[in-house]
Amino acid sequence: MSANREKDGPQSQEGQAGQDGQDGQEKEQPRRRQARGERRIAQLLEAAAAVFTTTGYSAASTNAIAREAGVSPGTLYQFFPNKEAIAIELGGRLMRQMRETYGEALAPVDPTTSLEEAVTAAVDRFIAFNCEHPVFFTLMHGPDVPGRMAEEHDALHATLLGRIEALLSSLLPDADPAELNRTAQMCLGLYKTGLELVLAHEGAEREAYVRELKHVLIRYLAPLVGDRLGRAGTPGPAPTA
Amino acid sequence: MSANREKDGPQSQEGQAGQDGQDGQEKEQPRRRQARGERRIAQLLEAAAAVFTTTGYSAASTNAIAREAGVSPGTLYQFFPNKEAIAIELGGRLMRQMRETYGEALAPVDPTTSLEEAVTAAVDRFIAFNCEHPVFFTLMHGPDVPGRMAEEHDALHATLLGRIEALLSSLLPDADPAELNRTAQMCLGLYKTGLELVLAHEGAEREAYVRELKHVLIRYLAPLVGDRLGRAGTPGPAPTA
DNA sequence: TAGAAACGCGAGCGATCGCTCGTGTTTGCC
DNA sequence: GGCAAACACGAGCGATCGCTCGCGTTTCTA
Repeated sequence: MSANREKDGPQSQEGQAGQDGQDGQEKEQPRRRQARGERRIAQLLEAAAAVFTTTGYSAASTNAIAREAGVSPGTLYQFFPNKEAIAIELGGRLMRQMRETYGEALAPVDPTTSLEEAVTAAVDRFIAFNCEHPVFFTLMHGPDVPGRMAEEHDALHATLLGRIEALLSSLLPDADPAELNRTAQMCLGLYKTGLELVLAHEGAEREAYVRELKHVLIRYLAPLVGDRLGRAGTPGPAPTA
Repeated sequence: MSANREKDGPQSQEGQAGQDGQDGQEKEQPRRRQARGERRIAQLLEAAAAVFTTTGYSAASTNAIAREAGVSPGTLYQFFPNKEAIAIELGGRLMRQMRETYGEALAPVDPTTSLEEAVTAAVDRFIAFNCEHPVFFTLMHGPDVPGRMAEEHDALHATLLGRIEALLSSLLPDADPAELNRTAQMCLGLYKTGLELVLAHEGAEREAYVRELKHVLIRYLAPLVGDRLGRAGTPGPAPTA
């Protein structure tokens, strides 16, 4: 019978493929996509987003994604070399979209803005984006994302860290760099926690958690900024609109 | 997806305690363990803790756990009906140990203790426990834990939430219950984030993050407690260097 | 209109994983 | 010593999953 197990296999194509000839120069595959193909890709990415959001990355099966998109597994692999590539492409598109739409969220360190204004602006933008694209949280903060995705996450993490550090150092020019880094790490972590709670609720409750998150960040940073930008003791009447 | 097993094995007496006699000893188990067996169980749980910590729950294979313990897969299943039971038992033992050792961490709401003292005591205890048992974080906050484990997590979450709410309401008797719940949720989330950062570092850096976490909690709660327990405006000597 | 290429299908391959089973060894008790 | 139960082993079953392959269909191009 064909029930011959324990076939150790001579290492065969277990090399996980990855990308053919990815090392060094990127060998582009001149695949001419038709309009129908582009439509399928968008359709598949949308389906993947849904499946990833509900089940997470590693628990999501490619067959499930294909089924969600209403196509066969073979069709899926017509457009993506493997499962990881789907997440990469999806994450990449979201990253690009985020940069285009909210790229300047943390950039301007206008010295005339108060701490509350800065926090409110940054939090509102990022929260809005993540509420609109819940997959983003799954792909970025998910624990089971593949190696290539983790790189993308680390890159985003480093970028945000750098921006927060820059913003903080402009408020605290004489701070210890190590302390600054810790504070920035803490801010990112606090934001992540708040985002998790925000995504877990809806409507008025969600907005309440957004306010709470802002309070956390402002109260955490206010004593550091101190009287430099002043008036951060009690955020007073609802800072959000 | 999972637990699709329809072939109920012969010894499917897997009532496995829990249900009713939760705190009593486990009856229903006609299996007389010898001293050797108890040793094996401890050995297997230790191996499982190591594997879970490094690879997470769902990515950990039972064969890997058995290998780590130096036994065969068959031996592992001599003591545990399935993979989930290993995590359950491990989590249960850790929970019990935590309750025994640090059970009173959040319990006393001594009106003479200040906010800083309460936060410091609670954080120090829980951080210490989690640093000593890193698996606990993986099992509790891991995203891929099985259903039964999630229940245990939810139970712990609810317990901690209740204690925090009680503690807060003793400081804010006239607070809105919904607001109180949100604040407690936020505190737990902040703690979780801080714990994540603490576990990711070592030595002096780790201690610095512990301090930072305390600052976050104290500064977040101080304005709420206000002048009730007083002197929470600026948490003592310069928080930063 | 003919040929090529992109698109589409779905059965199924190869590998892994949770778990079992038949068999042999050790331990506790009489 | 004798016997039953607990312990130990490891090949392998059954199921799933990522992915492939052969072949049929649609679309583009000349």
